[in-house]
Amino acid sequence: MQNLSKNQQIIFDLIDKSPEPLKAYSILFNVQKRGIKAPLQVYRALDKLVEIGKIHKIESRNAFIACQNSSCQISKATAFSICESCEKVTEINNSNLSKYLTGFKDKNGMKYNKYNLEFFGLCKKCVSKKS
Amino acid sequence: MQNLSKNQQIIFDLIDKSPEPLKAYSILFNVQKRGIKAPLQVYRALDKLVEIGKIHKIESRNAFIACQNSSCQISKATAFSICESCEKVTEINNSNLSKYLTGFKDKNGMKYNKYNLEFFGLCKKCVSKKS
DNA sequence: TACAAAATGTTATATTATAACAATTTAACT
DNA sequence: AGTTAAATTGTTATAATATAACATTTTGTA
Ligand SMILES: [Zn+2]
Ligand SMILES: [Zn+2]
Ligand SMILES: [Zn+2]
Ligand SMILES: [Zn+2]
Repeated sequence: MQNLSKNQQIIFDLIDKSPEPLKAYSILFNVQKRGIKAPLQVYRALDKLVEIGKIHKIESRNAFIACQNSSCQISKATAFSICESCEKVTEINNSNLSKYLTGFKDKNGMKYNKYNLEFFGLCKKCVSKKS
Repeated sequence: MQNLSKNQQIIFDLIDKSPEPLKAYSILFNVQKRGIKAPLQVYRALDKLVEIGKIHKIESRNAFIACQNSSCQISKATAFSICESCEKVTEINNSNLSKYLTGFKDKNGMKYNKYNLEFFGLCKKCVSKKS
């Protein structure tokens, strides 16, 4: 478990304390006062943080959240729930699900080493608002 | 089952006959000879085609493929296998998987009405190349 | 200290996607 | 056929997301 570099730490801290997924340019804006001035500095840190599993990219939103699953140090099996109304994103930590998907074999014989799953719906809060 | 408009048909035909996912600007380039000149014309057709389930967006690639599953008219339960070497993408049609995921309930009580799953690995061809 | 790997800094540019507004076509209803 | 609303199209401009290329600095390690 390596330590984070300066830029990586700054950007991880920001994402980790955010209650919602952050987009790259929103991150850039927020860390400019800390000396990170260019998009590439942000993207490089994001790439590394994703690679080591400290954050995940929510592909459908082009946004990043801190890993909420302590055992998920390498991002090879990720699942999220996304509220289509308030955009709240939660990482799903369900061993039944991860076992099922990790063991899944398609009929084409391809063996998978990674997956990403995104569920969409309405969170409890938003469901009750609409009823 | 509505008919497609002119632009929608042109763009669907292109995607449908492509052996690989197509990106929006690659589509634009390819349909310019047919009178579609602006990105927005492409994106609007793509949006509609996704909405009615004729094509799917591969989120991790920002690319689009025709639905390979005749029963998948509304894109609410999609799963794909993606080769990380040759980038071949296949839509997975597995009733066991779709049943499992459609019925999946998280402990937070959120009920999902849609999901997208992307598996990554090496296709048979690419596995044998490397061995 | 010397070396290699990783990280940083910087400018420019590529790629993906939407805003805003006007005009035209299509479909449904008198 | 005439009226109307919805969907689609056309067009220009711009926003948002992401990478290329190159030089320099820092870090870990022999
Ligand atoms: Zn995680
Ligand atoms: Zn919500
Ligand atoms: Zn499909
Ligand atoms: Zn392959």
